[in-house]
Amino acid sequence: MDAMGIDDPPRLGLRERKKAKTRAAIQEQALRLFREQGYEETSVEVIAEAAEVSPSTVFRYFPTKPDLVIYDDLDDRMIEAFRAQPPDLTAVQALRAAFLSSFGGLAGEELALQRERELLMRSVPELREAMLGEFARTVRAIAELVAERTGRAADDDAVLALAGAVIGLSIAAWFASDGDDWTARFLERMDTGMALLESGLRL
Amino acid sequence: MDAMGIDDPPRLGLRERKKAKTRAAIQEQALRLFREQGYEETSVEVIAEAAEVSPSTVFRYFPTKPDLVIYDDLDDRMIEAFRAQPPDLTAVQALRAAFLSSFGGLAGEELALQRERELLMRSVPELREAMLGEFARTVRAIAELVAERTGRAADDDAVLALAGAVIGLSIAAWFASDGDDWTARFLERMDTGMALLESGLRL
DNA sequence: CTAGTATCTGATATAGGCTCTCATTTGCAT
DNA sequence: ATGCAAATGAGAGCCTATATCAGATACTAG
Repeated sequence: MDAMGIDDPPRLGLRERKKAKTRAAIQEQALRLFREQGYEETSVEVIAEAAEVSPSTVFRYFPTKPDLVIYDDLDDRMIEAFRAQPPDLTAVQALRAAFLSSFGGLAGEELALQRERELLMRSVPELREAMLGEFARTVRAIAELVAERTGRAADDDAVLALAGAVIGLSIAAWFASDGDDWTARFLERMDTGMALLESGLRL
Repeated sequence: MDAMGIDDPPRLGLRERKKAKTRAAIQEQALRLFREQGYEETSVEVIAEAAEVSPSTVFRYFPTKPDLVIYDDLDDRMIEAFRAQPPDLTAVQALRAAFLSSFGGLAGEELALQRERELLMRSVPELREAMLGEFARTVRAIAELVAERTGRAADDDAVLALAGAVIGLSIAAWFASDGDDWTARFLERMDTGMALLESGLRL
């Protein structure tokens, strides 16, 4: 099932796997129902029924309804990719590379899922706001990464400015891009945007 | 009840004034109760009671509970200030000036109200997300203003990057600043951040 | 001044999100 | 196998939010 890390706890029992499975099942059914009959039109009760659990259980795994769509591990992957960048790159360059490698390396299956989530998050106001909340949390994460790399403090003005600007870039690119080639346009906008951040936005 | 305003706008009927009064009363009571006993701890029903209206009426004026705190006209003032900037400034310089003049020119009474709202929006997750939704909407507004000033398209990559970066800056500064001199720190961070946007973020 | 009209208001009913508690079941270790 | 800890299901209950409908209130025309 899973390769054991060196000090990977042997305590990864059946229980944990069952939890992961239940969690995945709930989210999968939720996304399917959202796609088929809309987000607001789908009650948590119906989702629970489809996933063959009780409503209580749904809320135990996903504290709020938006979480059914929002939950994501892309951030973790990007953090990993960022740390893996060679140290001679500037912070912005490392961010660009990390961004491209983590977003570009999406398999077909996974990409379709992302697109589905993206569509929901853009069209349903409630989800849009929840996602922005995630973004805000990400600012801190990026600031810490950049601080770590540059040796500056995490609340340094320039570090914060960079982290904020990158997040803002993604917000703008997220809502501006459109149509079938959304992913491509989004990546493109992010990349050119980050380049502009480094060279200076002189308009 | 109230003396006839001799130079009151003639076409502003009694009905309209009553509406504005009710609206103000509701919001005022809401903010007071939120301050005294917390946001989540205050139900809309209690607010309605304090403002001497029915719960239905509260929701008629403020469609959602967060709206009781979020409503704001600072954006409009900033747009006005931006348009008033001399055309020889760069877009970023004009933004900096507009920002300073609209935020710096807050009266004592108004400033206190803003601080109260700011505190709520930072501490209550629900309000934080609602505010971020406002921010996202603002991206488009800024992009259009910058486009208008520079003669570029509103969906131009650089224009979007600038608008997004500025919003991201404000998100970062909003959550990073802290303590008593919050307003001052916030303004300071925004100003240095925008300067960095123009000169380039080379870390 | 009166009657008619539009709008605002309040009461009620309802749905659905979300929290909490408690009893039961299930996985896990000795 | 047995005791412990965790996960689950069932249900009650609160609150936000919406829709409807009847009654009250301000505007307007005659």
